[in-house]
Amino acid sequence: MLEKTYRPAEVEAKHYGRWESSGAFAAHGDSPHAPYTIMMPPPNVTGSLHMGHALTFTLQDALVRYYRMSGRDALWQPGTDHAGIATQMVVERRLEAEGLTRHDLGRDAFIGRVWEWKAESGGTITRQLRRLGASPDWARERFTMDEGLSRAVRKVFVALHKQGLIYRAQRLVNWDPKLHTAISDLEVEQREVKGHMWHIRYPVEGAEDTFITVATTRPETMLGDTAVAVHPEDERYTALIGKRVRLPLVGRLIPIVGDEYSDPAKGTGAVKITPAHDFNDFAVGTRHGLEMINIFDRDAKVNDSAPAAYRGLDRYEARKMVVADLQDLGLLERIDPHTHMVPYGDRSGVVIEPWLTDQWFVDAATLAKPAIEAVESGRTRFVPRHWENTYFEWMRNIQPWCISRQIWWGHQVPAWYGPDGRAFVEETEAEALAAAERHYGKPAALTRDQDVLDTWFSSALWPFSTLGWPDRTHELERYYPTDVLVTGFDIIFFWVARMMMMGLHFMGEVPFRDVYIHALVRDEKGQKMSKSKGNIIDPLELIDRYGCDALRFTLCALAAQGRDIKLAEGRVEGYRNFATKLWNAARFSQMNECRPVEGFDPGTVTQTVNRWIAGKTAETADRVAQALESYRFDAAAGAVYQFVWGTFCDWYLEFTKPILQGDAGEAAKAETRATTAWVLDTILHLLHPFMPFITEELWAEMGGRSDMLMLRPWPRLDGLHDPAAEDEMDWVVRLVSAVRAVRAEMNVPPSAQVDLLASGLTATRQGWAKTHADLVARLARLADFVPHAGGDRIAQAFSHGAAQMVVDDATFVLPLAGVIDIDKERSRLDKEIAKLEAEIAKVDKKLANPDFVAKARPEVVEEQQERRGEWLAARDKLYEALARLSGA
RNA sequence: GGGCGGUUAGCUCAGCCGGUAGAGCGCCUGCUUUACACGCAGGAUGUCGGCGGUUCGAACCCGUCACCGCCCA
Repeated sequence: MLEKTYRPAEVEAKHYGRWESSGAFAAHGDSPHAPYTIMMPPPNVTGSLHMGHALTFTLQDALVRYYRMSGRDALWQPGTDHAGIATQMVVERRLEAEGLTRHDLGRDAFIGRVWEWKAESGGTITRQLRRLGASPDWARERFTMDEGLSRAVRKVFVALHKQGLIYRAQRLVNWDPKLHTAISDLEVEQREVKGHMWHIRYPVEGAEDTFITVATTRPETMLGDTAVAVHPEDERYTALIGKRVRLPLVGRLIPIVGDEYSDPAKGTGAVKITPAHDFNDFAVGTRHGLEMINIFDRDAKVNDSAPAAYRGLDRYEARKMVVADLQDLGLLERIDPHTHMVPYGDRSGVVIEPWLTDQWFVDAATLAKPAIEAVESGRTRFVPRHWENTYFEWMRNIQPWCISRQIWWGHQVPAWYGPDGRAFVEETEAEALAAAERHYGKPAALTRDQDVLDTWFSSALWPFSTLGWPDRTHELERYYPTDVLVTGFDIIFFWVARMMMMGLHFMGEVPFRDVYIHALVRDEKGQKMSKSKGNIIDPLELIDRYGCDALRFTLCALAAQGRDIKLAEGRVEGYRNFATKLWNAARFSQMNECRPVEGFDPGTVTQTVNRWIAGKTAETADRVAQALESYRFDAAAGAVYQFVWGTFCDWYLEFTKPILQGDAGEAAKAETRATTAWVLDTILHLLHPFMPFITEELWAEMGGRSDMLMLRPWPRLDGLHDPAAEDEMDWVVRLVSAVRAVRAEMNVPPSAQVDLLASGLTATRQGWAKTHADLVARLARLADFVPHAGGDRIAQAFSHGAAQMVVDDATFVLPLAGVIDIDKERSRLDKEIAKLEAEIAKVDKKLANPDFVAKARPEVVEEQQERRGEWLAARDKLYEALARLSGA
């Protein structure tokens, strides 16, 4: 016998261990079945499970479990990425505790320490994924720094370089002066900051007392100014174009250029140009052939290109001093408060400095073209569709992708430099040496490029590098392209776009057919969860408190397309209750000896209730499958929830109690037991993708079975729909509900056993009433249900007071001698009549409209007429009831 | 400034092809009903953001405005 409540903690570990050790998660490359493949977005190896992970992996797991049960050869490819900067920072922090820096260790020893750290602590996130019930093929787990994946990286780098799609160039990059590395645009966070706009007067050369005033938010960069720009059509300045100004504090003569970048409406209409420290100025500088003077070192301190007085100062000290000096010279016109956007490094939190360095770039614009076309043509489909706009927007305006990073942890750039600085890009040092010898005509000593590649460079290859590329493996043939990528919208640029580019370029085919973009999980007030706000909800804590299944079901139930998820703990509690409900339904079935019957065929049952529930079960199975296949997780969860609680527990189990616990024949009992067990089994299947643990546990408990539910086939139930059984049972439901409602409204105590008298039922319904008399009596708490009461019996009932109700075309009488409040009953009937009258009036108005009758579809008109007829009949019956009441 | 999404019950949200506005939670009333109080039964609650248009008919389609959120400059 099952315990009274479900205890998740005991069950979860048991089943997970069993699944994993038995190989139930494995894909079968030699299977005759069509594959179904999902590439798990590799979480950072430094990561730990947060609510966003819980959502994305729950959805992926639900899909994978569903398709696995549907007979597909499911491959959910797991792994982690090496998270270059984040991981390096973690290990450096540990070194700091020992009083060491990475430079004390040297590169090789440091990398050794990172691997050590990975071996010790890198498994956190994958352990936590197991707690979530995730079912990827762990045996195939990969890491972006694996030898195989590293080989893919080298191969791709070299190939793209030879194709001219990777090149080295000196350009402005986002420099992180704390981490001492370039970072990509995507790792820069624009924050609104309250700053100032300084207006500075630059004296025009050769014109006494003539100044041009420039406005800037970064006065310290004037030390690197190489021009002043004005709009070519700005009449205030046209005469000055071509003249020069003497740069204050520095003394350099710099030109005044005409360039449309300068906005006459903004500030003074004249802007200082510092090409080496501003992206816009860089473009102006390129257009006008201006000198680019880099005035900062890698710490963003002023370097030797600036006047001696400022050297060694950091950006902010330099700013203070420059402003003070300008003030002393009387060149500071004014300072306005000004709010503007300032770039911050999302890892380091410091202000990013646009800085001129040599870096490796990918020609993203070229690679983007086929990737754009693939989505335009529908070879890859975004769900929900509107996310393709975000993708297109980014891809059509894509900038060269800076892929080199000045850190140690990552894939070292496979480039070696000769004595003259020429780069030899090859997959191995030996090949580079050979290439150098060919080039120089003699062996040459080479030094390897110190930089490593952006982590996203290797994750861009994930869909094929994990399958063995560059080897043409069987896995690659079989599982690429994958079926769907499931991820959040925040990663469309970082990852989706880049996998599309690399997949198309190297595999010649899109990496995935569908991209399902899910929402962000927010707190119940709709706030983004963040450490600083302290509103983080820890998924593991919820699992401890409510069970993994409750959390998973909640996330699925809330995962409506195109909406963020506002997670309130109450929802998780509610679905925990749902798990308990299921548990108790199983317990009840067990108590009533409803054991699964081998070879049971739901198509052969004869009892109406059983035919009815079989049809409803089939309908639910279908709805859940369809919803999952169209990524409607909320609809799938809703359908099964509604069926389990609202149909199976609330009605079917109640309907069958008189059969199981009464004196119905043995045949009916046996059939009902078998049907109950079958429905419950089916429910376990349907619920398994969402609630893997409780369903697996009940699967074992209910039948004493040793096979695993997770590997069972998904129920495909055709031909079970029985409209006649549905009509009949729906009528019973309406009747029971009507009696209950009247009882409650008339304050008939639940303990009061009263009779229910029917008269004037059509032959069919009289048959139904007879069949289900016991059941109606039980559910409506009646002493007796009389389907065919004689006129004298009814008259007698009225003489002592009775309540009446109309169900469809018949009136039912509830004799309530001594309990009934006639006035209350009268007003209750009046209210019902009024409700119907209102509906009838609405329909009448429609039908009286000649346009409606002429133009609406005939079946709609007919429907309205039918509806009107039914309401009219019911209303008349209520009038009669009212008349009887007054006559009594 | 450009783009996307949203606005439906107290809260969180469904609502398909335009044809009777729904669910869960919360709230109120009653209930030790032999699976379940993590429960059962019943009940109340709507200017579908505003305005205009298309249509026989609009929560749904079109236009417009307002407000909220996000992304990009």
